[in-house]
Amino acid sequence: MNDIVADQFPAVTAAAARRLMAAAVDSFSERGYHATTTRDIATAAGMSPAALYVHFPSKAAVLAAISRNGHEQALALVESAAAGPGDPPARMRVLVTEMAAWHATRHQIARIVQYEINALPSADYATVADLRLRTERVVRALIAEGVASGQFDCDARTAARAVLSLCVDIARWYTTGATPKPLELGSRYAELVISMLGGR
Amino acid sequence: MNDIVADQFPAVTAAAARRLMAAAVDSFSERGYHATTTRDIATAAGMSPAALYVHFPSKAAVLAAISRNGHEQALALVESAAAGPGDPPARMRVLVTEMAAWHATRHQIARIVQYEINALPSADYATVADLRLRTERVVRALIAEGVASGQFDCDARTAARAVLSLCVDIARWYTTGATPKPLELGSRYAELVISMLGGR
DNA sequence: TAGCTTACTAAGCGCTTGCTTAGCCACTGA
DNA sequence: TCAGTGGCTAAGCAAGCGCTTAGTAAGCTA
Repeated sequence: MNDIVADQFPAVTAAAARRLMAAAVDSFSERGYHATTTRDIATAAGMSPAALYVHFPSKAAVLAAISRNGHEQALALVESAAAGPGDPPARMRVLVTEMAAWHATRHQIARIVQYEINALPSADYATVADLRLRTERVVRALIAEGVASGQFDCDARTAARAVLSLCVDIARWYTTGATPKPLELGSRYAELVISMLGGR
Repeated sequence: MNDIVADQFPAVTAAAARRLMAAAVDSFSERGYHATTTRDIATAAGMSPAALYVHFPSKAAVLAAISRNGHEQALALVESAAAGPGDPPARMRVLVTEMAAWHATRHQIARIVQYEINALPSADYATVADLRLRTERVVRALIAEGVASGQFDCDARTAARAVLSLCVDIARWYTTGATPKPLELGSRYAELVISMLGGR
């Protein structure tokens, strides 16, 4: 867990802050933000309740740090796949494989990213909403490109929603140790998506 | 809102109990179960905080009533579509159209059904987990039937997950008044699913 | 070695939570 | 006519909440 969090939050260098974030990820993803108390987080990180406030100004700031980082990673992943080499179907294969695998491997963080947006303070909400919009646009543009080249046959708007739904919803049901493993799941979903889009 | 709840909960005859459930659906779906207070629910139903306890033994019982009912409806819908007339692709079209449309029309209830399972008392959780399992099995069996008849070409387990993900995830992003309208969205998704499953 | 900073804890404040209690009032049936 | 019943409210309790305060102890700087 701490390993995942360590490479999820490279910017957070203080070991104590990282332990707090790891504990918050565990609890937010399992019980939800509102059902998690600041005492839960601090205790799980091996500290007294007040220690959280040395590193974060509020409980909501911990959520915002987790959510923002997760959204940035997902967007980066989608952008790099869409800008990669190959024709639209090849790039879509990479995009879905990686996006699906990310939501499986990081299902705890992904759950927070997808299901706790409404708990964000409004400034953080705005930041995150922008990242989400950009993510959707990248997917829609790649599908539109495939439609233009005659390799896909579908409505780009609806199909983009469907592709993202498939990937995102993995966070809801995937559990550590589930089969298939994230990458295998990703490539199976990629095949489903390619035929869904009417691709060759 | 009250109309939807009235035909969602036909068994709940008392008008006051129905108003309470309607208020709970609004608040649970918008803010989440844990962020909703019993005072929120009672006040929105135009009553004093204590009135809730005349009709329900606890806040969790209100959630359980909403969740159980929603799960039963979704299962009934899926079962009747799968047992309907026509070959597997025809029945799958009906299933996806109706399941998607239900998650759009009833997106508030669907959100509670899909995202508040962990807040249920364990007895209700068990009931609901069984309904969910049965729902997935029906979809998987229909896909397997289509694979056997040579009309689908995919792995039934993975594909069943994908089909349900598409429908379920609608609850996360759909809002009242969104386009396309529920039935139109449903039939577009049905087409996507048919080609996803490798169907003719 | 004095003075300052950083990371932490023990204690607890003010408030909100789910839920209970005691009682009121309109209605019902005998 | 009047006891009984069902649906409701005003008031409030105990527990738990996010967060603050005051202080300690260890480490750095000069």
